[in-house]
Amino acid sequence: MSKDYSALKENFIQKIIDQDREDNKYGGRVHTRFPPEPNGYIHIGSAKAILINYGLALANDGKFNLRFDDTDPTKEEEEFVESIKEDIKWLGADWENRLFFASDYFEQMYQCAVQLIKKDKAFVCDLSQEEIREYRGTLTRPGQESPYRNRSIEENLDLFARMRAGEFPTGARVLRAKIDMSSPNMNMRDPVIFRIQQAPHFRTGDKWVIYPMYDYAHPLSDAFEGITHSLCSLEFEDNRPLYNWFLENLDFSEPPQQIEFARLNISHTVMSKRKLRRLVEGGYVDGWDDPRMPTICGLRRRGYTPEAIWDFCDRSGVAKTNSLISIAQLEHCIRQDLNWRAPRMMAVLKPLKVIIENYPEGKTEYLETEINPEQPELGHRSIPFSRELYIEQDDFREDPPKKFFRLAPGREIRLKGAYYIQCVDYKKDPNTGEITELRCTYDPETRGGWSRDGRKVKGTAHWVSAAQARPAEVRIYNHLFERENPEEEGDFLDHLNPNSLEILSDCLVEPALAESKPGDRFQFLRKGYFNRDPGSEKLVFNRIVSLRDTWARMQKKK
RNA sequence: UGGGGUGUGGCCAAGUGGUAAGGCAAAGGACUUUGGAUCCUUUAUCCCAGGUUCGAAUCCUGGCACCCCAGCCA
Repeated sequence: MSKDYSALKENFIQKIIDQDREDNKYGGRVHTRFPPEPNGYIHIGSAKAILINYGLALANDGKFNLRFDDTDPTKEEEEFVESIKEDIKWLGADWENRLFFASDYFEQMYQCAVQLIKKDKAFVCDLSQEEIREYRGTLTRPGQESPYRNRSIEENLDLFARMRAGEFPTGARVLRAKIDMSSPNMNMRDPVIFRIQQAPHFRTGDKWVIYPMYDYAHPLSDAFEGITHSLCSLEFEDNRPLYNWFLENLDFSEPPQQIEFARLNISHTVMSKRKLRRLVEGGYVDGWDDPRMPTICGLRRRGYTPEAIWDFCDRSGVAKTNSLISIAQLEHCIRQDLNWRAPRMMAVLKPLKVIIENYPEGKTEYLETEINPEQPELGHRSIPFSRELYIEQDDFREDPPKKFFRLAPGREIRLKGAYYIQCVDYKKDPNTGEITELRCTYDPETRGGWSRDGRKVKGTAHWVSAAQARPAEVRIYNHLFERENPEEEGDFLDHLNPNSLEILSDCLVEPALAESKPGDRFQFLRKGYFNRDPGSEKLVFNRIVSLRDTWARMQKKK
């Protein structure tokens, strides 16, 4: 099943596009872009932005660009452009041959700034950073005009050229737009366009010592690329008048339009790069690709599929309301995807030895069981059965509560794909009270798990044959934060879930799993979906997500 | 106390004057060689208060709540 990336749920941006096409705006063209800053790893929130931009382009016969917004040389690195490209490719968005960098436009941006100066729309300001802040005023008080605001055009041109030539140190002067210091919109109070930064850029080297600001670089980059619909998140709403101001004053004929939508927030995790960085640098997780991280590389290592991520992003909708989507929604998407695609396997996470007393010693037989009941055409696999087995500790109770359908003294259950077994005795550690071994009998008439006399059995357990089972490590991942919204109160780190990772090192898995490859995904019967950890030599499986567990839920309620 | 946004069930989200889609979660039931999957069933008058209208979540007026903005970050 391949995902149709162009089948986006209806949303308000598509409606704007519909209207634009009806009006023949942009000649009916639709051209979007994803503009990451290469200063970190992208996360599932970015994936949603990618889905919307790419999906809207596909759905409207349009084009989609990838453009790195690399206008701050002090924060950006080549390493990040590679990882971001890799993640976007993995997600399945295709920018074809349209990979761009804002830094490719530095010269054009410079020339546009010269135009603004010539139109008396920009000036070089010598105020210090602190002074600029003071002159800017406050939210409720208008700002004051810079004393340098009325320099002559000639002087501005000269100074700006010398800024570019490197005559002044970092921070000495800036180029500012000449707009309105009393605007109620802070962004319009003569914003900075270019600043001096005597620092090498990872792509342009030391060619430039002045760098454009986002507010200036973004609309121009969009315009240069012929972007029609420039989508961004809500916090840029106040920047839109400025976005438009630059395009108007530079006389672009078909200016792109900025449209804002709410960014994605998911419960029990954090999404800002700053916070993710703190998690990594503080050692709270094992790197950017820790399977608990909401980064794309983290989700990939965890075992998430691109299809499930797309599905989730699409279901969460495109709107303007700030929202916090339940992580259960994400988990639902991956369960649904993996239910039909993941082969079934048996793995005993917390083994309890079972001896089948009436089964011949030294005998091994091979039984058949389905690879995936959702896809019967895949056929069967064979699994070894013998006198000595392991089942899950949880599947036996010395003193079973009501509605417990599993093994208990005297009870009979089915071993999946094998036989009915009945517990006739058990051994217990006298000191700890721990059950150490079960003695059972099997009914040879129930081979395959069917009884001839039609007697029913309530429970079916997964199991593994002792001699052929392979040892493995299983890592159980849980929500990274205990709180639904970790940023709601105090420091988000205070709400970390101490049990977000539980390592089970004595697991026993069916032998076929030894042949699995890193990254392979399986359903471990009755336990959940797991993927072979790509970063480990040994047999290590990450739990992607548990199965829905109504028994556990019933227990919890009590 | 300035400006920009947003308010529909526990969480998302359609709806744009004609009598509240859908998904997730939750609950009940059926079925089941995964207590999985599947299948039924159940759950809101739309932030509040007025007003217009035969009729309003949708229009008007006035409130209230929450989010964003004072980087030479994006």
